[in-house]
Amino acid sequence: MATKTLPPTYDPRAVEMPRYAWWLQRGYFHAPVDPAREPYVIMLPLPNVTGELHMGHASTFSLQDVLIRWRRMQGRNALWQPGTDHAGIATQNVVERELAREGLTLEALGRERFVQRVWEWKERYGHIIVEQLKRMGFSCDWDRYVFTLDPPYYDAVMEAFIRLFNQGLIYRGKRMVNWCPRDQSAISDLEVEYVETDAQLWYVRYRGVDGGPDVTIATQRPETILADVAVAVHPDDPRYAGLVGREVLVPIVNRRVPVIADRRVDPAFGTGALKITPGHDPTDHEIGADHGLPTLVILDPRGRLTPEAGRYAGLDRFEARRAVGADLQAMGLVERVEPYRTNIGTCDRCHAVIEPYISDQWFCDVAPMAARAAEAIRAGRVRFHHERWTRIVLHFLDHIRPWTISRQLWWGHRIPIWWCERCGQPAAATTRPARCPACGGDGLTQDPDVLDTWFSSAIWPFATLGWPRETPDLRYFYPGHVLVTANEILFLWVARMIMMGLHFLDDVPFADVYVAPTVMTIDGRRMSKSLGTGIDPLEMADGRGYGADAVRFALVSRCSQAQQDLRFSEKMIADTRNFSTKIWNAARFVLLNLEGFDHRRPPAAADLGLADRWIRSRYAHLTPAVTAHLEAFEFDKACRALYDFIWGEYCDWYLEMAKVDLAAAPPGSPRRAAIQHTLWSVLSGAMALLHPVMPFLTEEVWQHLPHEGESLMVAPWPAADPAAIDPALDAQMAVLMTVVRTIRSLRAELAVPPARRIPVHIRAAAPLAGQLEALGEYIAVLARTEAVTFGPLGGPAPARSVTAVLSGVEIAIPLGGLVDPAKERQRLARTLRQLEDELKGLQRRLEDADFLQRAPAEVVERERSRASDLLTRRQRLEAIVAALGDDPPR
RNA sequence: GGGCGGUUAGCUCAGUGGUUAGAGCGCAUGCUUCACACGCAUGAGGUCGCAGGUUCAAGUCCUGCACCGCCCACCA
Repeated sequence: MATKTLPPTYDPRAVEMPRYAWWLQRGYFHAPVDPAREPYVIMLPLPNVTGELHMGHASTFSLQDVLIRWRRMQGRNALWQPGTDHAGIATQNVVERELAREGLTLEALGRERFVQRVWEWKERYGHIIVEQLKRMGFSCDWDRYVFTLDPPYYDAVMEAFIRLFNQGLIYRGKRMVNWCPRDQSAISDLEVEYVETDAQLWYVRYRGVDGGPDVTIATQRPETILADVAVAVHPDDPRYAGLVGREVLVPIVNRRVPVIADRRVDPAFGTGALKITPGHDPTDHEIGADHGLPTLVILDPRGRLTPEAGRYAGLDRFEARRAVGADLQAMGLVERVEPYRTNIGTCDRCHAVIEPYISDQWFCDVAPMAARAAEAIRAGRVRFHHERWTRIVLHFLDHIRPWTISRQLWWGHRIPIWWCERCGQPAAATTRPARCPACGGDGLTQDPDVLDTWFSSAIWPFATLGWPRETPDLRYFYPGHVLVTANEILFLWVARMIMMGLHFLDDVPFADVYVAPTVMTIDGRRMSKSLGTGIDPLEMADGRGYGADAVRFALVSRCSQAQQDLRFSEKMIADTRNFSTKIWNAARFVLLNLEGFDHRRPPAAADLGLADRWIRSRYAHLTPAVTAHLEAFEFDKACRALYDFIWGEYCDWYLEMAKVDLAAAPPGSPRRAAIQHTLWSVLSGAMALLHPVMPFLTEEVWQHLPHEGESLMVAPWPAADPAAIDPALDAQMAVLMTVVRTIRSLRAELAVPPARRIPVHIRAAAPLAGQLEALGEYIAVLARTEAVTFGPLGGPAPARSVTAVLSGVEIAIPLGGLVDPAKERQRLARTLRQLEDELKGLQRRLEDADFLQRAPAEVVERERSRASDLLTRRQRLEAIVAALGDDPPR
């Protein structure tokens, strides 16, 4: 059978893209409903349309592709559901900036034309991330691609809102929320990012009135003094015992405000007196409400001071802070200003400082759903990997607060609520109702807000499958199986999907959540484009020419469950590229030796040599190990097992031994066919096992090897073959390796020229002697020796030789003039010393009654046999040294 | 303030309580050996963060501490 040869070098750039197009064209990525097969579903964590592929995507998506490709090869109907997120604030910001460059504003454009502009932007740039995913080789079912604003998905979001609204789980209210003055929108608690910042703590004196004493408060935000309505102290604070009930004068505005007592005040902080600003601080808001205090507001939605702020009106909040501070100082009311380090809330999208701000918003009462989700997790219906994430997610669910779901944006799912102009009642409906259901009025206007982007992605696992319709897709593919994600969206997305899945479909959306490590720079910093610390996966794949496979393996092989960070560098990709090259060259070697080979004819057992049976045994170990590691989400171990097998066993040892065997097996002989079959089958199998991680290279190699079927992608996952495992052979090979390494080491130590063949005499006891004798030719080639001679253990050493005494084996290299007996004596003495040190420790243990009594018998037995082996070796070494002494000095 | 993770070779990391702790990279030395110099071979390099404890036996289990990183939390 003819075999195709491989080009001498592997160029991933030439291979990867055409191969992806071919897979796509063959339809391998598509998972149709097929009740005859068991489905396997992973939902792609939908990237933003504005996004560009970064290392975070590359790592989590590579892991998903590993799982999907592996399960597909196992025969599962594997669906990897792809899509992109409209990303409300992020996308709106991008287009707003574009408008600004044209001198346009949102207001000037108007809502409808703005949304139209965003769609145009999406049509132009929205596919970039999708193309990048394809470039990485990800085998998503693109026929099922979903954009969160596609009409069917939009309708699903509407339906979810309306159901929750009708169930009383969504409501509107005037609350203090996190307000982003830059984005001009509310955001949820989870979207606030706290940044430790150097701030100042101002100690400001409030004058007592009617002869009462002054009170000094401490504040970070002097400008909010303008909105103060009280000063609060702890009821048990003796310093202020007489003060409660009196009044003080708020500086600048000269407002008389009461001093009140409240347990929420921490007497240990600052002066123990807290100014109360219900309009601009969450705690103050609560305290104010409980004490029936008024709420004053001095900031507008842009974070500028309102006319209520008198002469500060129009100033930005930070300018106002400086201005008010300066004025207070001029008035002599500032006692001191301390540097103060504190956490400042910022917007996770635009990084502007968040304002606690009172406004009308929509909220989702997630507590009941969170309770169900927590219950499901506690029952083990969703398992997190690593397990430690379970507690973290449960803590979030157990302490959940209402979710602010409305956003004052234009880009997104518009809230399906219609307000009646006559009676003011809301009506929930996907399209404008003809009449108000409450009063029959016909003047209805839709709520201007859109929904939090995370609200729409929370229903991703079923809205992509046709929900709320009872589609065959939904019935067949829901619930799914695994979610792979970064820890940063466990609450924002993962927890909410579990809640919504249970709420709407009565079942969790997936059973396993693998939390991937965060990709960091090599010095432990966050990878960020703006900081210039990022590594661009596509630049690595194409720009540097490492190929997508190298990026994938480099990442996947470092995804262990132990760590939550993954320190990453280009060097790691380059190292993996070397692995690709190694595989490529091994494949070239195999193909060069397959002439006349028919892979359909299995070899007779008798025709398999020692090396063949050994590598088949090793491969039989490898297959179930890789499978088990993937089942346990131990990606690093799966990769290491493959790397060590392919490079350390197949290439380093088997191929070298096969060269010896091939030289002795005439073309056309059954013996040669058996070697060829081993070369081929083990390499093919290794390619299959490696395929999920390095799909392109493995497919390319596999296509050139003899094979059944049209693509490795859909070839069967290798089955474990326990019959091929031969522990005796493994042990025999281990001895061979030690012998070869020992001879090489001695050669290097004696500086024997590499090309020179040296005589070697090996002494061993039966049955090892016979086994090694059978391996004599391998030893000769691998260690560059002349024909190896054998003798019985303990037999006489050849004259003028260097010797190594191993367990049960002695190696003597008679090198005549090259051997300096004095040096050899020194060398042996050194080994003897090491051996004695070890023996001493061992004997100490064996004389310890506690050890003998308490350690398990097998441990004691093992130490005994080690000791006896060391004793024998010591004896032999001493004998050899003694014999050297007889050697006449030259 | 609470929680989580990390601390093992120069770097990145493995390491079911049981030999004298391993890998890759880097380093040193040698090698154009008929698949591969993106390679082969050999070698150097470690009081496993610190202090206690448990155990016959601790890198591994427990306690405390230190440092690095992350998450949560309305102390102004």
